[in-house]
Amino acid sequence: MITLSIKTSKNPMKKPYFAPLSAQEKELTKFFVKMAAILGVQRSVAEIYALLYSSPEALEFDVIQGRLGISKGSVSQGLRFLKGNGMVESIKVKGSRRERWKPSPSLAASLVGLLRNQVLPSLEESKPLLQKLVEEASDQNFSAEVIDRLTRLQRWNSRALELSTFLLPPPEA
Amino acid sequence: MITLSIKTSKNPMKKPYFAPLSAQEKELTKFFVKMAAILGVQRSVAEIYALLYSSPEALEFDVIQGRLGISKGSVSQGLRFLKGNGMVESIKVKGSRRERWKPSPSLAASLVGLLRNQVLPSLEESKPLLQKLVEEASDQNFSAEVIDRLTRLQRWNSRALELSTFLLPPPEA
DNA sequence: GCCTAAGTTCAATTTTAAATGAAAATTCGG
DNA sequence: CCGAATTTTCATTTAAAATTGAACTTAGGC
Repeated sequence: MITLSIKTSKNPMKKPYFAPLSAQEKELTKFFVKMAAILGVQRSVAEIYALLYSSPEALEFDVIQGRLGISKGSVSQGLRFLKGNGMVESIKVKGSRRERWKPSPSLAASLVGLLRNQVLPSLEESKPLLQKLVEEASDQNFSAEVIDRLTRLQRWNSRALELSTFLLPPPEA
Repeated sequence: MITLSIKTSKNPMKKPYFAPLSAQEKELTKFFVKMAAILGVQRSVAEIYALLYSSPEALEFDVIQGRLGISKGSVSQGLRFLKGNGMVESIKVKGSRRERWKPSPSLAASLVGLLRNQVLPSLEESKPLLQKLVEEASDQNFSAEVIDRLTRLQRWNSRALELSTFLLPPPEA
């Protein structure tokens, strides 16, 4: 069996080598994966962020994929998620179609973006629902105890919502 | 085909009927399920809590299982989780071996219990790890940029930890 | 304006988490 | 302290979530 390797400038047969994660990078990944789990963010996303976070220079798509050993699909989706939550940004270099990725400067801002998108929608959605529940419970003959509980729940929701919009103001306001 | 139903005080052949959830109970369940999802708590646990929360009287194991239509195993595990996080409590009535369950009086305390158990451990675990990472990064020739990032991460972790232990002091302190 | 490198999409697959339920363990009432 | 009632355990099943990768789309260098 013969394998032909044709190497030209058009077909450079580059065998891209990507170093596996260093001990430090692995540790940092552990940390981000743990934090991400609390926030309900998937492992591969945390891995991408950890890699960018521990890299002095912005990284290309291929490098992220290669060093983490995950699929193109995961890298693409992961970067989309991170970008959508303001946690990473990309730079374009002239003369190359490849984007280069790095973490957003402010980790605080990143977390804010993440929380806003993960938590706020649920709180908002629930507001009218709880309002209706309290009304119905009062109209119908619910026990005072239950009405009281529902009312307190409603108050909680409102407060959490106020607090959130205060702590996490929308980006372009 | 003949079915014999023998009904004695020893073998009362009780055909327990459990009402399905009312519209209001279903709505409240939706709410708790949504909130639980944010905190990474499973659906069945949220369902149990919602049912107790909307019941004027404490409920027995069987009633919880029957009305929710879930397995004994799920009820048992769910109650254990809720109890472990201080979100429900049980009462025993004399002359019966069955426990009766109701939500803990303070919703705030319940959330505190949940957060303490879900979030604090990860923050604590990570502290020494981040410490070591910063040291190693300084010892070895890491870029100033990365060292700075790691240092800020460490500060974040410390602050979150302080804030948490302040907001969520341990129960018996 | 081609044409291909670069990135995206999404159905299929793999992985992980949750629910089930039969068997084992426990716990009181008698 | 016996024994049925009650609850727990945990191997198995089921359901949900994450990942893959090949086909497809797009962007921009030439």
